[in-house]
Amino acid sequence: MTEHQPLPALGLAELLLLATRVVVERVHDRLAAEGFAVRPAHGYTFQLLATSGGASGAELAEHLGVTKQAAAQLLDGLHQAGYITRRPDPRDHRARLAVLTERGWACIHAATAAWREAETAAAALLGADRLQALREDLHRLAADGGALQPPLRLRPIW
Amino acid sequence: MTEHQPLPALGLAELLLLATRVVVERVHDRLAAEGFAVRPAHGYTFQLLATSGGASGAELAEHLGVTKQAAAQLLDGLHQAGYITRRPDPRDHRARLAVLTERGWACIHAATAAWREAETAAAALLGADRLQALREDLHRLAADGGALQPPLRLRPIW
DNA sequence: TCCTCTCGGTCAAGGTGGTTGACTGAGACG
DNA sequence: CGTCTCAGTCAACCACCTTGACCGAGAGGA
Repeated sequence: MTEHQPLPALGLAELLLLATRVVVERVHDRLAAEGFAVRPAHGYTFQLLATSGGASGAELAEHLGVTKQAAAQLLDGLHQAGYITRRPDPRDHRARLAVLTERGWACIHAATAAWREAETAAAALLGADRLQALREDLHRLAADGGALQPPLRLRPIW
Repeated sequence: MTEHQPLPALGLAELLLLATRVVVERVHDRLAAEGFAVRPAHGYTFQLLATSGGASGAELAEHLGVTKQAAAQLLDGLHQAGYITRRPDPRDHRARLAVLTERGWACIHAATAAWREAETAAAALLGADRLQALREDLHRLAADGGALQPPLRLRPIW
């Protein structure tokens, strides 16, 4: 029989995982309660569409770091849910430009509010200065791992 | 190097996501480099097996919060990779007890080392006191969301 | 001891969300 | 205006999980 040791209870990684889940779940539940059923990839897609004013499937694939097929599937879902429309791309007539609808923007606004609310809750829990320090530390951890480089891909965590 | 950049509106959730990915990826890559190809669910399984001295498929399913079938599949993979053996359970002769092999323990030791190394890196980056504060804050965030209740399930983030 | 019925394990089928590979044809561009 | 790039799509496949149905060893009470 080999040694029988209880492993270190909560490492930094576990704490990060759990805290992340709590915060993200809060936002997700809030949105779901308002009728916006979204997944993480949707958020990254919205972000691209909101800042660029529209994107083709290939651009989204590049942005997310997934295949064109996966991106197309994602856009199909968003289209079906009424968050985007597709129209010819004036820049490249081969492409079909995905553009946010009113409902898409409404979802973004709701998400922004939910986000802000989550931060408010965190500030209430930790205190404003402590939250600021937390943000800085997380930022430095992320930057140290090169996760803040422009592409800012959505990729599975593991 | 530590310039204040106001442009990327990174919310708390994004920062948590990115920082988590960086830390977890570090550990994952380290283990992979040593020949231990593991997934997150494996870690939670190892944790159960190490602290309990062995577990049945049903127990693992309960621990992970997944179906018996998913747990059985997971154990099949671990068995095939040589991390566990299966033997009759003295407590319940219907069950097949999963027990860590030498290689299983080796993986745990490697993971523990990688984990510690990641924490050391974080301490070097942030400073020991700052890291401690970070851990406390994450702990409070997680506890506030009820994520620290005994079951401590592995579940998809969304 | 015996009987019942729980429950551990497993088969089958299905769903989600990704992948690789191959292809088409509009249209970008020299 | 001819060529050849590339956005989009079809098909097949995979990883990982689910629900549903089931079997039968054996746990556990009478």
